[in-house]
Amino acid sequence: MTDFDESGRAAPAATGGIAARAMAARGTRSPDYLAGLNPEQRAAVETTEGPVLVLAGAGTGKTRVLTTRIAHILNLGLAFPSQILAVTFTNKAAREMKNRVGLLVGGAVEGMPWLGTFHSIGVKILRRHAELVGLKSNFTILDTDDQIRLIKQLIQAENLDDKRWPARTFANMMDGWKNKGLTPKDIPEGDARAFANGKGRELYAAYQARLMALNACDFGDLLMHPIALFRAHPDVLAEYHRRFKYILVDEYQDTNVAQYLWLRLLAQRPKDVPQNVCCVGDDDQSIYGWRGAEVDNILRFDKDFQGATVIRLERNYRSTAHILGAASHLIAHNEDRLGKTLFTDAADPEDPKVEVNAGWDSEEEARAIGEAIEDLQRRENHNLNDMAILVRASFQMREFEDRFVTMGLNYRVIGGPRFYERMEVRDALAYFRCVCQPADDLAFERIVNTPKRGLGDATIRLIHDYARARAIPLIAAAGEMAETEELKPKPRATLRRVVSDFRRWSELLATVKHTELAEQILEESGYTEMWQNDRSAEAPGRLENLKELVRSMEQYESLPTFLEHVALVMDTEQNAEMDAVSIMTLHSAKGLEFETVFLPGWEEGLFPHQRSLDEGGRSGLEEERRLAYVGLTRGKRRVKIWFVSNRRIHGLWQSTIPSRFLDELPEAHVEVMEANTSYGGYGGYGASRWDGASAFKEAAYTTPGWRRAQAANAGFTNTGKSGGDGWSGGRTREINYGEGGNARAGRGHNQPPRQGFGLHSSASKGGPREIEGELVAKSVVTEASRFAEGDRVFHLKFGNGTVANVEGNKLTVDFDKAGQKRVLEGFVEAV
DNA sequence: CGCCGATCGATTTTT
DNA sequence: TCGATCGGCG
Repeated sequence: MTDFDESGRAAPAATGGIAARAMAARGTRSPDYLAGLNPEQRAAVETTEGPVLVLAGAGTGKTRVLTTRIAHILNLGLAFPSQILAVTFTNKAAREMKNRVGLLVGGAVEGMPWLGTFHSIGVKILRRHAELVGLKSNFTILDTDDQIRLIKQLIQAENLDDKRWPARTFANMMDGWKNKGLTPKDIPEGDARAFANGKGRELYAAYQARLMALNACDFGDLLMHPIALFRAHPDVLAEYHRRFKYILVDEYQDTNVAQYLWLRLLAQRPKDVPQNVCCVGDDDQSIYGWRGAEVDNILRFDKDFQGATVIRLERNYRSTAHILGAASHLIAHNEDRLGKTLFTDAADPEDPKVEVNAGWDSEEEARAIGEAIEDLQRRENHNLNDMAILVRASFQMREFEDRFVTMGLNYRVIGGPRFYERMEVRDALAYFRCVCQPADDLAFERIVNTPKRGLGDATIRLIHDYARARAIPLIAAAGEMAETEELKPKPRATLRRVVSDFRRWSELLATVKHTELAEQILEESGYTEMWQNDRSAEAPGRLENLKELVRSMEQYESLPTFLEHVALVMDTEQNAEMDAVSIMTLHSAKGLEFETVFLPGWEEGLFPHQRSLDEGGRSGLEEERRLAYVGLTRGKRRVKIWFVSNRRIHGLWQSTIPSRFLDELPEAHVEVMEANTSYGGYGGYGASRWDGASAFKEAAYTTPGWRRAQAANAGFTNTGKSGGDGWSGGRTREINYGEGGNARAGRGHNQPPRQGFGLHSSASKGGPREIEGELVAKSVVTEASRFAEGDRVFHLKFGNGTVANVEGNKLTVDFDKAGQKRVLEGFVEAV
């Protein structure tokens, strides 16, 4: 039924045959691309057969493993490029993978048609079998705008108050259901009831029916339909089973239930066929729970795939020992994790510790960070491109932007409103969609009256009714009505004009070059003119974007190809030419790395965000902590954390207290900085403000971390300008318990390194807790563990247990209550 | 149809 | 506080 491109060719056998010959031809020497891999990476690449889960910590060479694995499979002749299914979440990741595989195997990736995002692969499958789920192969893909407008119509059709039951809310709900793989009949009663007095289920069903009538899909359907298809048509599924000899999944921790179901259908073969599925991910970097990602997918991999090989990549090639130590220690506070500890061999005594800075308010924070950036730039000759500011919430960005504008510092905001989401671009695209797909009602609705042509609600309603009654597309209905008496002369004439325009453009599709046609459409429709006449400040930018849109079409062969691309990609590449500091959210920083990373806003309520705490409870907090972990591990060499004591939230100034995450950083790797603001540090204005900052002082005293700081300070200098609040002293202060008795702290509470194991050991009253950076232990200790199999140990979280296995400084312990866990030696003590 | 004032709400975001 | 969005009015 489906004509796969090389259905006629015999696939290479998984073993022997071509593979054997390839191996033989190469002799016993391993190929170059394996040369630079460490043993774990190499195992991940070479274990081609059977299910494999690669737990790849931040900066451990995950992408490298994935791409090398593909290259390896190809090189051994185990499969044709078209027999490898490689799925990513973002287009960017897909692009990068394609490029890197290309570099490894030398351009032959053209033939990797099944490397892409879940959604793009979903579309591809769906286009081949559209009829089987009730669609036509040329179905359109709705964007969020279209979706909302459609839902709004449905809500109104149900005579519901669309104010009380906003379309957006329902769109989000449906999105949630689709993320879970739920069809209208599957949604739980409670959920169905939650919207519009129990009409949720009907609305969802009505929406799906409407999409079918429109021959359209939303993003969720790109996963839902293939799942339904595979379930209802085992023969089709079997074809894909035969086709995909190897399956690879990137960022597995981010998969939602629907993606998981989709994947499981494809990956779980009949008994006799090997399940060559390799999932790569990091449970510690799962930060998309709120949009349906199920960490559980990664946690139960070996249950879904019997006999799975689990490989941990823990050797980090990105960050300094201090950064890794801080990150590892922080993330160890999470309970829901498989447990991994990053380490590096590259510990340089010159490496700066992770800095923690305090500021008065967000304005000062922005100013100080701006200065720090200039310092690095001027004194150390750093590129702005190597620095990034990672914020929790986008409102934090404005302060930095304002400041950098006045300073004249180049910056780049990553992740803002995207190109294809801009109004003018969407309008233009709607025109193109109408030309290519005359049945695209939503596109037609969007632009019938843009620019204003005097076709108001009334006229549109009439067209709608007419189209509905005869079950024809809007544009066809408009065409017919333009010839009847139903409309008043004026709108009738306009409508006739519009319809004939579209007809004409459609005819030109075959003959005129698509970029020229696009220009012509924008010109003749009056759309360009509309913006030329617009006096607002944005108008020139919008015209520029329209030009850019046409320009970006160049590289596609036709208008329809371009539209398909746009529907799935929704993004254009950033120009990385100028040297600029990046400002982005922690979420969008995942996967990136920078020499220097600034992490502002570490305050309770903002980070961890209050809403995560309220809505997500413990797991919400853990996700926030993973976010902190992601933030820290973006830094290669320098990480500078900030918190302030006053922040404006919803327009009101609120005093804030330092984030609990600060208390979860190991002191051995952290340096608490003096208030190094433009007010000249301590003294004068700066100090007096601290003095007045009762909120800060109180806050500071309430969290253990700052009590620690204070304690350290008390034994240090006691200049006591402001009553020894711990911040009035001179220079930078290092808080450095537990590391080689750095006596500056001057109190008798130091412990020798690696003996003062953290968290539990000396949390005695009054004295500061001892926290030892586990990374130090990890990277320095090579001697045998102080524990042996059978030893009884105590762990602060898991309680008492018996050591089952010792592996370096990692122990596998059978806890009496908590079951078997892998823990770091540093976290248990002998009983 | 278009403009203006009231009202609401305010993490994170991909496809 | 600020901004987007909606309903009412001219």
